[in-house]
Amino acid sequence: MTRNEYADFLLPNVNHSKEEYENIFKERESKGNFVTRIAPSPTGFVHVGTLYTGFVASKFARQNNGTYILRIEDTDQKRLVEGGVSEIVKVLDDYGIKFDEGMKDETTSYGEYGPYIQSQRKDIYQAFAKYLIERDLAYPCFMSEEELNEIRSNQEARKQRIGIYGRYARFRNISIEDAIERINNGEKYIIRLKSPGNFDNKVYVDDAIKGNLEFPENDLDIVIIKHDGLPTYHFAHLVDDHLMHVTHVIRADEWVSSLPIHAQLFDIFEYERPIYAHLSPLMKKDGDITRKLSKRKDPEAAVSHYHETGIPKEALMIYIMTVANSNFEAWFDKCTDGNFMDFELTFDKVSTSGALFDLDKIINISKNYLSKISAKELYERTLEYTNEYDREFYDLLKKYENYSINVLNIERECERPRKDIDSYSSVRKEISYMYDELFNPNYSIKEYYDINFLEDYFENYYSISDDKNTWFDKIKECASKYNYCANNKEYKANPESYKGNISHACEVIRVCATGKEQTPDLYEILKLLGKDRIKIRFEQFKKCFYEVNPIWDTL
RNA sequence: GGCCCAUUGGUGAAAUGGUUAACACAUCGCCCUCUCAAGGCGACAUUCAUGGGUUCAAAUCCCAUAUGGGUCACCA
Repeated sequence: MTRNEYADFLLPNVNHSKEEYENIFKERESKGNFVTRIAPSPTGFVHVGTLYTGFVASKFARQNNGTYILRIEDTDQKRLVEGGVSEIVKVLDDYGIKFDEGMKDETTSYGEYGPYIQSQRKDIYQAFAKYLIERDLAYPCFMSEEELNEIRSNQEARKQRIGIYGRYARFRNISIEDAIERINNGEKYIIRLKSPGNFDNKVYVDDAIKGNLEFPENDLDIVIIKHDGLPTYHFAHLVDDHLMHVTHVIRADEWVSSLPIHAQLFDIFEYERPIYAHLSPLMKKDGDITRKLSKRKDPEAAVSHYHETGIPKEALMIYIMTVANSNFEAWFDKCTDGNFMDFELTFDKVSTSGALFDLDKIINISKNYLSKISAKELYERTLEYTNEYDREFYDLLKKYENYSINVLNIERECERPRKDIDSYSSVRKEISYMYDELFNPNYSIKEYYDINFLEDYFENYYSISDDKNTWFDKIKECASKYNYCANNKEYKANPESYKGNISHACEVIRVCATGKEQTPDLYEILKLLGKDRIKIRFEQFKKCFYEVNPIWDTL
């Protein structure tokens, strides 16, 4: 049997040859100068790390007028989750990451270099594997799981390098006849690379982020085709990235250690190696230890977490930008139009050590972002959020649309807008007292609260048509009658001779009208509440006040 | 254990051999203000993991050590 027949025997039913595939997928005529991709697995969970890498890759593709591909890596059939592809597509799209080629949902795709889902590329991988077998650069391996485990524990015990190499590669030189016999006897096999590497030689890779990296050559006979006929990551990386003419492989740090394997694979096929850029992982401080943000342990590792907590997408993206390039922040401070996407990312500014994922910083970015959008926009987005997570509040927002927008507009369109709202979920907490349906005050009546002052003020002084200065002057005037000192310096000099100062007087009004000691601008609030509602709230306050001070009038 | 990478304050970091180690977040203080949220001002690394070296000069270059991280699957 010739080697070609042998390859056919090991991998039957392969429709095309490697050369045929190479001819089908010619280089792109346009936008081929910078081709990159993201290759997630559809496990039903989108990690912020995926968003991070995906975003960085998309940004570089866009900056270079290149091509960005979404390829789905579903070669591990055990981990697949139904709807996983659509989930990835939806999340990335939500966050503004657009593709030129790739999967659209579970089954459909667009682009000329597909299929873009690995399970449908089986024939292609096998064609490439056959090429290797024909050249005696790959072989069938019949070792059982038990045998593999045994080798590993032996190596561990003897403090040797772990893996299938040298004398551990038991089937490396199996004869064609022997292999055929075993297969005819029903023995299971996988295909291993017959690594031409030597551990004593060096291989060099110039990573766009990490710089010059030096490794021992790979001498591991890695698996290239698994039992189910699908490739391992390494082999798929070679085949897909070559056939899709990917020029830049931007991926997570965890792949750095596989670089000798990848370099070797490209070298064997005499393909030009892509430029690699390895992004350091996002970290998390867990007690005393620092570790990668973990899907299982950290809720904030899921992109969905930010959706659920109402962090604006833009805020997350701005944060991701600051992690990607630390000079982004200074640039963004000066950026007047808020188009953070205009920033030009560079590889040499990407940190080489993993950054702790900083939730405080995200909150800070979020509140700054939310302070700059219009009340109308905040309203729309909060509506969208509450529609999903807080129907009660959603109904109120819907019912009082204009009023709600006005409430959200308090201290907004000005030079120094309010920054109390840090997420869509915090809107309710910050403005709920403006809705009678949610107004449920738990007054704590202080000794300097004067019900007569309040009554007098609302009856005889407050007018909704006053401008702000007049309004404040009137408070001072009325408060003075009840021994609240209108002049702060005087008050500070002699606090014991007054009931309080003007701040205390305002506090009484504020607590009565809102049930809270701290709110935004009182003037605006009273105006939006209107006289009738203020009156009702006053009566409610009065009742409570007399429960605490039954003999107030006689004091 | 092997291989690879990293190490500047609580956090993200700037600095690319040359004055008092930028800036931002967090924290704390003061000021302003009708209270908050802000904003302004200030504090917070006597020193860049440690030890050696090179140099007139080191956070920056070299060596060693320590610590942390990644990886060593028929997972990606």
